[in-house]
Amino acid sequence: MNIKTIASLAGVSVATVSKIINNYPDISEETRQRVLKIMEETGYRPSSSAKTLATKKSSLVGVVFAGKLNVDFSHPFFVQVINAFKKQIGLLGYDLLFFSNEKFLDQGEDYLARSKYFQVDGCIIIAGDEVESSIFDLDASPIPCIGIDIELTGQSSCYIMSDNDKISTKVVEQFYMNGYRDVGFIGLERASLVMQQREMAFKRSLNQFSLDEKPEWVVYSKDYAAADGYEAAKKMLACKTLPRAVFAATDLLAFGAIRAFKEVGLRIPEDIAVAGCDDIEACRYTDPPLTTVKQDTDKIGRLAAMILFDLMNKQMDNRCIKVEPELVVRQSCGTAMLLAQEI
Amino acid sequence: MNIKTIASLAGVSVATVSKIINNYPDISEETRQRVLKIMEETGYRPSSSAKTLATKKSSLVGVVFAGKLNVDFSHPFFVQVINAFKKQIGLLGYDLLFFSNEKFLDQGEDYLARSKYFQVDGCIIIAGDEVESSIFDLDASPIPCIGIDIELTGQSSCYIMSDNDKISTKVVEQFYMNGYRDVGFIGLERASLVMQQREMAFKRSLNQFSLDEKPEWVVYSKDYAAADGYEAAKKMLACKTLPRAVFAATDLLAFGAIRAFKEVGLRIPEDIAVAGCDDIEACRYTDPPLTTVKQDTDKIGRLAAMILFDLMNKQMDNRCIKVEPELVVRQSCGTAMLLAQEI
DNA sequence: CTGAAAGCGCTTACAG
DNA sequence: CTGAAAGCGCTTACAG
Repeated sequence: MNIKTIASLAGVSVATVSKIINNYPDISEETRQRVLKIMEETGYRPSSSAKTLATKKSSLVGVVFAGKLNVDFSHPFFVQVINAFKKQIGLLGYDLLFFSNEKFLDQGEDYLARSKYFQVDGCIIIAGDEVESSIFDLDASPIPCIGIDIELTGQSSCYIMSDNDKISTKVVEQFYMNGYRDVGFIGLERASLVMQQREMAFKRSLNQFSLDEKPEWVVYSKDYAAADGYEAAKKMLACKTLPRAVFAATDLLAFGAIRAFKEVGLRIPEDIAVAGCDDIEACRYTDPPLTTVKQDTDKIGRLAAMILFDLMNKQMDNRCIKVEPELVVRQSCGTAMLLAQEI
Repeated sequence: MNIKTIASLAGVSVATVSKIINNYPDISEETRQRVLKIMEETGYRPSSSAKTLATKKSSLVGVVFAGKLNVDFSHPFFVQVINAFKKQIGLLGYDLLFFSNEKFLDQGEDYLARSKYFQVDGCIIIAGDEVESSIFDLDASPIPCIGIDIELTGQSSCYIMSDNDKISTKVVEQFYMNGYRDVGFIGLERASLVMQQREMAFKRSLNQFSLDEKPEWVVYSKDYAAADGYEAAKKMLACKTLPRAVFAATDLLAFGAIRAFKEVGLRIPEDIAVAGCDDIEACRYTDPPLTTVKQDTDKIGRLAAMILFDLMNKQMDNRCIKVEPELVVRQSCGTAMLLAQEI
């Protein structure tokens, strides 16, 4: 069942059928209805490949998980972003193609080749750490790209991320308002762009509130798991004096730290306050529930779709969009009331 | 840059280039090397659409989120399954196409039309509850389909799910071994196939261990959130006598139930044991950590890929594969030691 | 071992 | 308002 069959069934040319499929205006209403009816009856569906071949546009957006994350897209942040992105880009008429890196990476191929092969109209690039260089070939190509948590500099690229400066500022501010003055930080040894930003902003914020930055209160975890946060917190516990509040760069690290603190008899938040970042589901169920910063994944995903759409359909300059994060206050960081008596 | 350019650059015909691309054996090694070199130098990439148009095979697998879940693919279970599936099917040379239901569902289109449009070689159908009927048109078509948590009956379909009978049996068995005799259940009002299976198996298991099935100890929650589990548990608390152990059909429901029980001063697991199902990340961080049943999402995903591959490449009968779940024992269900004294 | 040519199912100037 | 025809970039019998 192809366009030719429909044409002959309707007694018109294939050109006419094509115009009807694509909503061209210069077709008589009568012909249009007749052809539409036949398409309906026969259950005819045009073929994407033929259309793509003829037009060079596929209505497909490639999804690229860059860096270590390409082995696993189970991180809630990325799933939420992709989810929002998918909805919005779907509304705009695009479908999503997830590249299977498994096979083609072995063969020394790259994302650009893959994108060309499928003639995707654009790509969304989601970054973890240790981003492979082939990502930047894609970025540099004429294929429109929108980056999430990765700095893209291509002519037809934009990128978007949470305002990581504000993430740290909001946490430090909250600690400060609740009366904490001695504040520590748990970061990551091999820090991605995002993690670096959080750490730098943390230090700036301390400065802003005239809080001391004690080097021994800034410790690093080996990896992202709660167990790594646990180990990092133990290094902190080895110091002569302890901070009264700790900001962990991710929720999982915070969970690990809480466990380490509790083990030595510290109460949270009475003895030491803890805040994380990400607002993963588990924050609500820990003891105590974890104060954290929630990234606006919905807005990031939807904005990414709109910007990519513009990149694909009109000229647009390379730029970076920052999205406002939101502090989610739970019991792990205390309250001003609670602390008033102790200060 | 197309196959014609490569051919003329190499001084051979396009047919020869095509054969080299597709690893046909009947090409002289010398020609092969010369053409390969030119493809390398020019960075030539064949076009998927032209290939698909000519061969009717796209090397694409469509991903369909059926039922209510199509608005949101943030459930950890499905993400994990898709993750494992993607890796395995990627190894086999296929890429994943996520249909954007948002737009085409409005226009009264369906999954089958969508699959034909893209000429996907097969589909993976992942089900939530309230599966729309158009799924079954896809199932009935000649397009190979593998279902996850959904019963597919098409000639070229198979389906796969956890052995839900065993999920309930393992929980009841654990309760029994830890000395609990009065066991309740929190299910879902609008139960999907999977939820129905868990409930029925729960009742069978009680029977198997000669435990009483008290109707008032089986309560239903309105939806999937922890808050719904909380409400359901309150209904249970309104009974004259309470069960000593409760199996909630999902972890989130269990979290809600734990909160309800704690609120009235019950200790977990000393006064009442609780078990959930899914093993979401938060189970490790609750107080107490939650005993639950973990579905083998990795095996489900990988098996799904292998079976779909077989469906796409050779004759195969419709059948259902069940995957063994695993009980994850944590503190919320007590231990035999702990209870010995009380019995 | 290699090539000429038809065909896959569309779109798009262009002519009428 | 409608149609004939070239073209998109591949594959595949078939002939040599």
